[in-house]
Amino acid sequence: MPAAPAPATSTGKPAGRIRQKNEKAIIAAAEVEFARHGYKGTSMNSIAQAVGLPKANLHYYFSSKQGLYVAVLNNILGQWENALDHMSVDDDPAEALSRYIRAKIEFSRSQPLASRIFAMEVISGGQYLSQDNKRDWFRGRTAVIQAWIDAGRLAPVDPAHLIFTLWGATQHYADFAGQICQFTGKSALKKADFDAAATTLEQIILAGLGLKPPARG
Amino acid sequence: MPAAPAPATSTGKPAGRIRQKNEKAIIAAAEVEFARHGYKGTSMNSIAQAVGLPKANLHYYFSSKQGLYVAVLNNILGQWENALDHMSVDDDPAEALSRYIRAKIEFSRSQPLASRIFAMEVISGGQYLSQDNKRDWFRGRTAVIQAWIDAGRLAPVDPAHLIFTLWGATQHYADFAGQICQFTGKSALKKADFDAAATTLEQIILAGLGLKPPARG
DNA sequence: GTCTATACGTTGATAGAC
DNA sequence: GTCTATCAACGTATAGAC
Repeated sequence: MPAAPAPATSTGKPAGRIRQKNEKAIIAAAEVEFARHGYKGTSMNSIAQAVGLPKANLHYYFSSKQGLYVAVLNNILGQWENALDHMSVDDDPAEALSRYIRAKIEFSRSQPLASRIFAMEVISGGQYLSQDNKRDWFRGRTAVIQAWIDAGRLAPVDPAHLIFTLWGATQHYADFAGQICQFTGKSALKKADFDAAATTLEQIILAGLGLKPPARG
Repeated sequence: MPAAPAPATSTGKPAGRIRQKNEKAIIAAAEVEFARHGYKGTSMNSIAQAVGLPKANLHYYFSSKQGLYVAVLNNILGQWENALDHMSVDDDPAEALSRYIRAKIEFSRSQPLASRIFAMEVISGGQYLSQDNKRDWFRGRTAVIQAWIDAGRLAPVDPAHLIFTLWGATQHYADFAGQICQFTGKSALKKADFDAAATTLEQIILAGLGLKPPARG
């Protein structure tokens, strides 16, 4: 009886210990470089130097620069799905929206590189993002909000634009952190700054939708 | 008595009719290319082809690729200052904020390329943006909002984060237009979509700040 | 699996005739 | 002012010894 096949990696090749470790290290280094210089602006050479390997090794683990970039993008999307989006019709609107805002701001704080790569990719046309079932996912979100409105639990607003408002406002703290620092004179945004952002945004959005803020522990 | 010197151009050279016309055409073509492919991803060759000139001519009018890029950025910033930011303490808060939201959304609609170039530049570190007196400008904006709050004309929120919320939410409709289209299944955002966005955002923000929407003609 | 050397294309920029 | 021809540098990717 043959052994079960090893789990496939992003390159489709079987995953030994060494391969797994090196792929992870390369993706991590690539994420930093892509976030700072964009896809075109990043060279395989700079990634190789950052991870401490000859650049030929990168081509051994990832067939091409584009393949490595797509692996980085998929890695980001995986983190996204784990961290967000657990709103359901049965939830209390105020509490669910508050949780969403805080989770998204926390993501901007803890994973700013991921947010920036994703932003640049979308701005550049998103040709490397698989669109899969994104539309269904979006329809599900708007349906939840619309159900709240229909039940009189939320002021009547356009659900799609509410989502885009939340998205844009929270994403801003990752993508434009540099500009925010310049404007406010800070050298870097700290946890307290993100907490203040979440609190202000929660305050405005909830009041704007006719909701009272949930009790918090 | 000597004639008045010709107005200086972005290259610092005197401006003849031909030069003025060609520089304008080159900047316009460069804006399209930079918005789609980023700074590094854009080649002088592609800009030259788009504007219908040999690429050597681009180097005749702009000393370098970087010089052309900075000229494009400055051109964008000029448009920005003309279109926005006329809030004053004497204004009615609801009306001033409503005007700001609609002007910013309208800018996302009419000048999406400018918004995208600016966004990518900020995400990439903003090394080509002169920071000038940006901090003073920002302090002025927050001061106006704080004055409204102190006078009891606005719910007490953090002025800085209110500005960032407005910024992020409105900018989103330019930078992430592609993603919005994918999610909503539209092929392109039309004026009605931007109007709906502005209306929803105005509704949420004003209610969120304890304001009633101003009468509109 | 690892690494050196190298092939080959593209890029930004310039020289110099017109 | 305009344009063709060209250069040097850097990019991705691969060949092949270890």
